[in-house]
Amino acid sequence: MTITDREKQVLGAIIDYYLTFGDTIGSRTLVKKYNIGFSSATIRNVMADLEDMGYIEKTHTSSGRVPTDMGYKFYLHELLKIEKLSKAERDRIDLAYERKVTEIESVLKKTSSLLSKLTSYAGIVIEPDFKREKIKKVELVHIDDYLVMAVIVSENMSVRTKKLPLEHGIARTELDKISKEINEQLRAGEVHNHKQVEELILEKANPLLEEFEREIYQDIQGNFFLNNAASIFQDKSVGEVQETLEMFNRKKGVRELFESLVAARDHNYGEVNVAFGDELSIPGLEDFSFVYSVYKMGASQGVIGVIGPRRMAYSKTMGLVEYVTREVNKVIDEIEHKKEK
Amino acid sequence: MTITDREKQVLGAIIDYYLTFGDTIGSRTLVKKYNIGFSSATIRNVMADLEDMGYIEKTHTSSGRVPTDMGYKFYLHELLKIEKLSKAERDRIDLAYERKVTEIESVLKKTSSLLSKLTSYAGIVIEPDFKREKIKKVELVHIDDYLVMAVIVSENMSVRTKKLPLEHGIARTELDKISKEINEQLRAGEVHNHKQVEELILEKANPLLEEFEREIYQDIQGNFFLNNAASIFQDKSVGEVQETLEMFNRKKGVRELFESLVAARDHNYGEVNVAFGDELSIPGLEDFSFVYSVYKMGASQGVIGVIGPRRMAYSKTMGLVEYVTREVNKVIDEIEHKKEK
DNA sequence: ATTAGCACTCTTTTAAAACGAGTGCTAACA
DNA sequence: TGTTAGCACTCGTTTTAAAAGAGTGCTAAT
Repeated sequence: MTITDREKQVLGAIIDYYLTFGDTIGSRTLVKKYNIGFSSATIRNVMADLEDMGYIEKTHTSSGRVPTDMGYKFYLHELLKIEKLSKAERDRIDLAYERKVTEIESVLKKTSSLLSKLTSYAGIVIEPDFKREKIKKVELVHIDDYLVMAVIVSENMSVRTKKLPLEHGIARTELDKISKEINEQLRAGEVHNHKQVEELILEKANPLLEEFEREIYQDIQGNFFLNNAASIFQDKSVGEVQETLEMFNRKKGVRELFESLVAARDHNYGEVNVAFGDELSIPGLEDFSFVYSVYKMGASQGVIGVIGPRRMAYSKTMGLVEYVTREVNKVIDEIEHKKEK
Repeated sequence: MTITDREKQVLGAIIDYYLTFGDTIGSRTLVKKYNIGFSSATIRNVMADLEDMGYIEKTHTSSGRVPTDMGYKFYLHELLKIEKLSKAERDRIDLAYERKVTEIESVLKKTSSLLSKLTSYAGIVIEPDFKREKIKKVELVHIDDYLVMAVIVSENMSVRTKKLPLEHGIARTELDKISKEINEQLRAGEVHNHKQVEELILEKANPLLEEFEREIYQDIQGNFFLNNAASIFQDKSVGEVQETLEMFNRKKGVRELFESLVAARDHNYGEVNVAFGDELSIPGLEDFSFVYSVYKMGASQGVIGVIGPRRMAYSKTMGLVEYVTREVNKVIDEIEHKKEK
């Protein structure tokens, strides 16, 4: 049951109309607005066929048609052409990345902000999993005998801080010693990742650290940068989106959700994807669409994308995400090379 | 033009009704629901008088009455009795502060959270102005040659961190030297507050620090802790409150606004106040009410309060804020005493 | 001083009618 | 045989009208 060119044309028109006005369209209007060389009656027949095939649907008996998820997907994969950015747009983006940056975090933060500004939707950038990153060094800063601030620096220059209240006091000299020992082991390559450092600190400083186990493990995790989230919820009430926003605020869970999304498909680096409907299983985001691509950094990977309404300028947005991801990859490469030399 | 007891009674009833149902009430209903020993016609006359005096108003020609801001204020100052908390409630609060804490920040954070939980409104606690606090010590942590993390500890154990990107590299030993010098001057009592330390770092490390001036001054400022802000905006749309929430998120400006509020009146420590209407000049918060009290800490002062709808259980809320403030002051005293010995 | 009574006002609710955009089907047409 | 005009029918939205409710202010009587 293959779809004919005429059917494609009609489906395209229905989706175009839906994307623009968010509304159903009937045969008569469709014929008038999109210069189809046939009468409304003919188009009615075509529409009936498209409906049978599951690409479009009615909202009630005598309404016009809107695309179904299936129709939408067909559109995204078969009909849509990703729009290349104009020179001016590319320049604007290039400019944003021009200023030299030494640490990855600012780049990602900036990227998120850039995406949200350029699309007026929510930009989200997920850091590569920090826990998997190699730890470069750990500084334990002595605030007073009962409070330590751990500054953890990973290979990619991400820096995390965490206040650690102590059960029993510790003198500065003692703390410095522990700090030095840990860093020696790091330098010697005996320990690498976050998990190991954590265990090490536990071993060294225990039973000094109160609640250490629970706290450090939960808080110091791969971060993500979300910009302009409010934009996409514009006309929903605060009560409705409270739960979703809280989830984003807690930062907990979001990572997992996006990661499982990414894991669910084969992703080529740099390729732009769209997830929506049942694929985007984040509570409160069912009505939205996620345009994203996966970038790599060292051993792990992150996500760059835009969360916007289901009806969005996909062609444009996808082109943007594609280009921005390419830029970010370039910058990351630069940082990594600089590190090597 | 003094107000009679009967008028007080009627005004009280109108406000009570408004507080509960948020609606106008007419003479007939008022007589029935609040057993006033007079007929509706009499009450109509009383109401007309109250309206003349400016305590109540109509929403349209033939509606019932609601209190005006003036009526509300009269109620708060003259009619309302602050409700003492029950033993159970006091116990619950005491419990929250029982666990020993060494640093002020957690106490304030907890207080904000506690207030929001107990009232189901937004709890807000503003730290004493950090910039005015004495700095105890500064640690400059060497991340790499181009990135320094400043850890600034104030007398009250507040800890601020700030990443400082460097224009030109600096070696670890060099940085340690600067760090040591600064701390020596701190210990010697040559420099005290934030502003001075800032200038000192500038002098020592300039022109190393890029954008230092702008950044540190803006970011490292007295913080505030806001909990459950979404609750009060429940049924407004995200678009409407976006600006307000952004203001809170930027953290910029909020302090000033609340400070000017506090400065505008004489406040006795521990006394509970209510601000609303033209007194609460924070954009987006016009329709809300702020129940708060001022606490002191060292030389500066902070605010503990609840932002809730104008129609709230004032009696209860004020009792709560009063009690919680007392508890916080106790804890602060403990921390300060501990420091001295 | 209080109160019953009444004409009047303004908002909210309910009901009915009219409108508009669309559909599916049938019969005619090139 | 694919295309089209025509028409009865549907269903959501808008408009209009009427009715109901809750109150008020004023007057005259208690």
